[in-house]
Amino acid sequence: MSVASPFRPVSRQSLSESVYLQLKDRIVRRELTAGASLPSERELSEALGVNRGAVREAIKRLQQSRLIAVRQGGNHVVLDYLDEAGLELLPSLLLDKRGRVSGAAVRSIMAMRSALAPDIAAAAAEHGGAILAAELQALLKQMRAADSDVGALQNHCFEFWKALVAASDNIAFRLAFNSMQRTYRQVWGLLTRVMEAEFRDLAGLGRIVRAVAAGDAEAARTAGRRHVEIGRRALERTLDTSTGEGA
Amino acid sequence: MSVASPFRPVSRQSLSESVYLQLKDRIVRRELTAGASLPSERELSEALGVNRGAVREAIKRLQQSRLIAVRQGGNHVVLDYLDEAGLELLPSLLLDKRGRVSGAAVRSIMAMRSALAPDIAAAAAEHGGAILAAELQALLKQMRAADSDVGALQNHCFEFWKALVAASDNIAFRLAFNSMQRTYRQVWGLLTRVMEAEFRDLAGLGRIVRAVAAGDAEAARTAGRRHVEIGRRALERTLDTSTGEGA
DNA sequence: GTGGTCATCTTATCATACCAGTTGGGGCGA
DNA sequence: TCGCCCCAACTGGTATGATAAGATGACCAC
Repeated sequence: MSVASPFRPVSRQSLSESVYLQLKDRIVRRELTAGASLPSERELSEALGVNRGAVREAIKRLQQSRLIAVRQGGNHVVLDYLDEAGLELLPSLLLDKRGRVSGAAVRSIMAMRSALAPDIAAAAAEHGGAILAAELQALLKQMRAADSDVGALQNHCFEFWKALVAASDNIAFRLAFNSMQRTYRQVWGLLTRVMEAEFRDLAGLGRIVRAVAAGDAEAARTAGRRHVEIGRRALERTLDTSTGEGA
Repeated sequence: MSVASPFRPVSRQSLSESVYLQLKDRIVRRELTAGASLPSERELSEALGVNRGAVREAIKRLQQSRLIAVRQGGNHVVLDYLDEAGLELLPSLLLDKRGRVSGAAVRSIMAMRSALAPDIAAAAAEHGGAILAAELQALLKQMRAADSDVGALQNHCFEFWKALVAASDNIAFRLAFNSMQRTYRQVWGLLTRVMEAEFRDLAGLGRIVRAVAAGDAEAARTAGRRHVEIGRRALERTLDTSTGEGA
């Protein structure tokens, strides 16, 4: 999944998509401050040179993201995304307007990963059983074979955790994992280098597999924590030495 | 905030809102299976008796929630929300079609809370300082005064954690907290009774305050874990004795 | 089997109405 | 002068028409 390819799918974004992205960025960058009113739909459609329907579709998506509040008869008002928005907004906060990675956002998501991973591993060990252990074992075998290709290891590592999350029998973990994964994807290439040490920690993944096979939740928790701390520390070191990095 | 009142605001939901909710429910309940095609927009607008614009706005919101994939010229196809949707979907999974609480969803969200709360407390202790400690101390004082009213304690308890999360200096924690909070709100009244023991654990909150004041992250982590485990265990006991509960 | 053409689906966009709720200011009465 | 009410001018919400353009599968020539 998501193998690097010389071809990239051409992306045509619809008008409402463009409008949505533009407004979302202006809200996230605080150019439109919380409490302020948006221009009316008619003004927006004229200013942006698009149909009012396109504006309305974008507005509906902003409302869905809890970036604005809608009241019939009055203007749409901008909300404070720190108080209202959900985890889905995280990908939008990772890169600033010049495409540079936000160190604070990276630290945040890595902290969340460190908080969840041990419990995910523990839950998987509790519910996964022999079937999960076999699946993980097979993945680990593939990783040992792909030892030279860090990008492949990274993909396999992701699949490993995806399997753990799916087996954790926890819908919240699973949905949060999806949200976080979409954040990673934006800087997937950067992480390949920075977190290489974690992707090569097959011994740590092996400990998780053995804990799952044994149904030992505590051992899985410890092994999971040790494993993700490798990448976290590596990333902290990188952030400490370079204040910012181009994507 | 969110005080019980004999009056509830009349909810007039727009057509597109109705369409969105109806389609979302059918997808979440697996009546529309992953991979299946949605009827065309014109068919939907005719079948539901609304204009195409309303259907289109609903479709855009489903796309935003990653419940469907949109391609011009082809039918919209339903995605597997377990693989695609984000944490924002959690509130939709808490109640089944008859309004009963899903035990699995409750256990899931409580597990996630238990995973995040210790690290939130630790991060807050690291970054909060004396200002946060004073704020928490004031909240705690209010709670001691409101000792007889469990509902008030519940609200204060929420404010307590909201302050911790805001001070944690972690955008991911904050956004995830918002998402989870919207899930709780649906069963806020039920939780008042079930988690009463946690809301009355002022000693535990006091330990967190002292750890924050001392800047002791590890103490805050331990105190946070102990505190939320109270509610979690209480909820587990309730779920174990009663298989389901009406809302 | 490979590639091209075409009819016919679909969504995407546009334009223009009109309905419904909010707001604010001006006029009226006390 | 003060307070109230009403109306005009906003706002978003709904409805319906048309045109453009992508997706798809049947079909055919090579």
